[in-house]
Amino acid sequence: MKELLSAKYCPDEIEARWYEYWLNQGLFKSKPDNRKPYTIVIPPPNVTGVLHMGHMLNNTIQDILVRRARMKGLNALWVPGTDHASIATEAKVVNKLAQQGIAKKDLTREEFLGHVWDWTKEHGGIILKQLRKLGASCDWDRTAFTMDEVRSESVIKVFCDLYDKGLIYRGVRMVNWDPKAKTALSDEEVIYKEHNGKLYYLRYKVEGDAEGRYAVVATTRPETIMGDTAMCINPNDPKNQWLKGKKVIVPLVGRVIPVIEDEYVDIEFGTGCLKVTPAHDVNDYMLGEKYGLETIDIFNDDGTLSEAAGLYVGQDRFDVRKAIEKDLDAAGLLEKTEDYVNKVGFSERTNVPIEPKLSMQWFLKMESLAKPALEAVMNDDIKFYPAKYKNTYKYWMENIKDWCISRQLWWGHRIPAYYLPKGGFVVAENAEEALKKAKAKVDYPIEAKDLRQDEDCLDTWFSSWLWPISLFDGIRNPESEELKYYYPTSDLVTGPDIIFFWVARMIMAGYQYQGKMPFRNVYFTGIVRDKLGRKMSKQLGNSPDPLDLIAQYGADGVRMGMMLSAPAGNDILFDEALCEQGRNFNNKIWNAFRLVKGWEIVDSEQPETCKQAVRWFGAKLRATCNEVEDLMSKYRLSEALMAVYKLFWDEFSSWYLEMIKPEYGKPIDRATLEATLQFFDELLKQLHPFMPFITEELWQNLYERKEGESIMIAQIGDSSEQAGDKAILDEMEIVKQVISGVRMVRNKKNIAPKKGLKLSAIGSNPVEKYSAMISQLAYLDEFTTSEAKTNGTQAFLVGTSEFAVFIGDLVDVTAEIAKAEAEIKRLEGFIAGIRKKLSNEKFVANAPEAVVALERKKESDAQTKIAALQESIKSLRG
RNA sequence: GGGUUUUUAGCUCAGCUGGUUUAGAGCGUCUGCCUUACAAGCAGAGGGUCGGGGGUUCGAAUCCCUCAAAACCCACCA
Repeated sequence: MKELLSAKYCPDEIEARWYEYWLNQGLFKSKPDNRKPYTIVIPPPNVTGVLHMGHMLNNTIQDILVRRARMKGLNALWVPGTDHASIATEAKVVNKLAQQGIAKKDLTREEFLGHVWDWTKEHGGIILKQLRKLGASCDWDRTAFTMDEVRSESVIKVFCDLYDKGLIYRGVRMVNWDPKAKTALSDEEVIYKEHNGKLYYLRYKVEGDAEGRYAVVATTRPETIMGDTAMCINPNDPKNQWLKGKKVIVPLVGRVIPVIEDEYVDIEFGTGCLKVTPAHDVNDYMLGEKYGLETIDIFNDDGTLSEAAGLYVGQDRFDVRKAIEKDLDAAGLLEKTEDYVNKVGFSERTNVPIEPKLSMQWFLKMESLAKPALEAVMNDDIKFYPAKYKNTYKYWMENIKDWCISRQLWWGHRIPAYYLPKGGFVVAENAEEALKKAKAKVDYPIEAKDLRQDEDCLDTWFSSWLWPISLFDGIRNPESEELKYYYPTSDLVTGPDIIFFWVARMIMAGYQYQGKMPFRNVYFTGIVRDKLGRKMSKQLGNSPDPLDLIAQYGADGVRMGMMLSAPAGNDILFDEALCEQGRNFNNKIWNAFRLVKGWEIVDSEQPETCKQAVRWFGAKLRATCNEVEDLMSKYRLSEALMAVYKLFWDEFSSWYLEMIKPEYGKPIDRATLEATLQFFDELLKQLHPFMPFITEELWQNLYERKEGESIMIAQIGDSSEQAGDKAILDEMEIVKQVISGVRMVRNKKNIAPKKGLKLSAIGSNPVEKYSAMISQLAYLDEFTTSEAKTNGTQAFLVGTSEFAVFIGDLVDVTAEIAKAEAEIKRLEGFIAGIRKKLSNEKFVANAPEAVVALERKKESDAQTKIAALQESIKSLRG
């Protein structure tokens, strides 16, 4: 035996070394050639983010797909990059500056952006570095950023183009206002959560009512009464008929407002009276428009009360809610309060309650964009895995609303609209162009300094929706060779939570700007949860640090841990035990390698057993490779991994290697060793996409390799079924069962594993030609065929064939008889069931012949077994 | 309030258009083994009647209805 490697696989040094090698050899790089392309664009993580378990899952999947594509002869490209994430990043920097005592409002736009760029350069790309630890095979030379030059220019160009097409407009609308970030948000950025609040019943005095009566209004937001400009009742509400045509007085405020009538009001809710605050509620706004009501905006941008409120000016909206409750109560204007659960919208980014607010924003008309994008998915030009998300997608696309694309932020792509000194604006790609357009538009002299660019930025997703095109510079340069080659991309791997934010919009942009889909398949991953099913979160502290996990189990171990329980679209319940399983598997592979490479070679004739084993494992390998290919084509990655796992561990290690293993210290014949090395080579290739590092390490040491060679670019071979594969696979299953049968007898009777035994096939021996192999693996001294069983044997059945092990007086006659009788009873019940079926004329008449024939075979097999068992009982009683 | 999905061994899941021996896998469990590749291992075993009920059918985990539980998505109910 040659020198031994360590009995355990140690990943750390190996992983770093091979990743370096792959980089140095340029193996992640791709450029267009005459091969078929395979392309993935990364869902760009936040530029200042750090790796979490969701990224691990998502990027492991992408890496598996891209590595396998590479090994199948495709020109595989995985493009990495990061997203500027305007709200999140700006919020982080604002906080950081605040800690240093710097307020954003005291900085100029340029100064502030200087701080954000510094922050971005300092923290940016950490996450991409972390991805390398995972083994991600991205073409790093192509690393892009949504705010780099190419992407920025693309965004502006698209904005101008859509504006010119009349798809972008500016207008005052009710938008979702984030008072912390002080910006508008799109509907998708609002998360509704249950909120335990109160329902306040407020008294609105009826003007001029002789009896001094009140109209009572139920509201969850008493602090908005300063903005009330009407009260609304349902004209069909019998209990409020008396209010028709009246005016009421807003409590505390004293403003007189009309009572209007609209069927929108729910008669059953509260008192049937609704306060109308057009500036601060979407529905009230709708009523306001309909009845021409005044709008009073009582809030400042930060959620404090404005001068317009008249009362509580400068106080925060939630403080005011408490204060006004007290004051109303003191004034006798609060009838009662009730506990009440309602849904409140929260900002996705800052997690503060959003405030519906009227403001001037930019919008993109979506209807025409949505049409081709909806069709593409519904007719499966673009396939979703799992397909259930087609429904979700369809519903959203059919009810799509215009997209609010402006954000009151500085960090992002500044809206290329330039306001003219005397009103109006022009939209242009840059200031120069803007000036030209402005000069053409107005009849007064105008200079560059007279133009004022819009202060706002574009929604981050307005850059990400172009990602599959802009990565290949296809917006600025639609004829780009790169674009033509790599676009449409192949697979997109992302979470279902951003199906509207991102996936749907990329599809729309794809058809708008390329007339083609951006990707052919979308694989939706699940959410990574802990093993109790809870979402991983910082608050709960239940999210492991991915880099710690890698340090502990190795990248390959963690990748496998993630993949073992990650069917597409299902949430994955992450358990470190799975990483442990992954690590153990690495170790198994490692040790199999140690065994195989430890043998000395001799040029002797190949033993029959080895010939048979090689023949069989070749067939098994081909069959499993085909199975894996099938599973991969259906994106059933965890099942594909499991198939290879079992192939390596059970079939290759536990069966094949035991079959060919020479006695301790003895050499192996050349033919067998060479076949085994080739099997190992193929196994490593099948495993490589899942576990890139260990497979490279072992592949490099399996044979002499030249500098520059790598398993990464080794090609997965042909695994077409060969003549006779099926037969030998079937035969070997019987062989295995015979061996297991003998081992079971040993176990039951406490016979040492290597104590020689005598086995005899009763009647005939279906596996006679494998006698040597069976004898070797079952440690038999003798394997014969005999007419009938003799005393002192323990029998077992494989199919309908019976085998008997000689164990002398170890036989427990009573127990054996009882066992045989129980089995006979079971079989009799089984036969009874079959006979019932077979005697049913309708069954025989209707069921396909094959099914009927099968039932007959079951019946006769069971009878054969019963006969054998009865024979056994007889001989036991002897 | 709508919509989608899920409910199969202790756990996590397969089981596609109903019919290859009264259901499979991995992990865990139990038993026996430190057998010179691997105790992060080897050999073997036990374990569910397919959420409940009803129906269709010669035949259902698989189709239909219903009830129950859970998850997610969408929606302006103050």
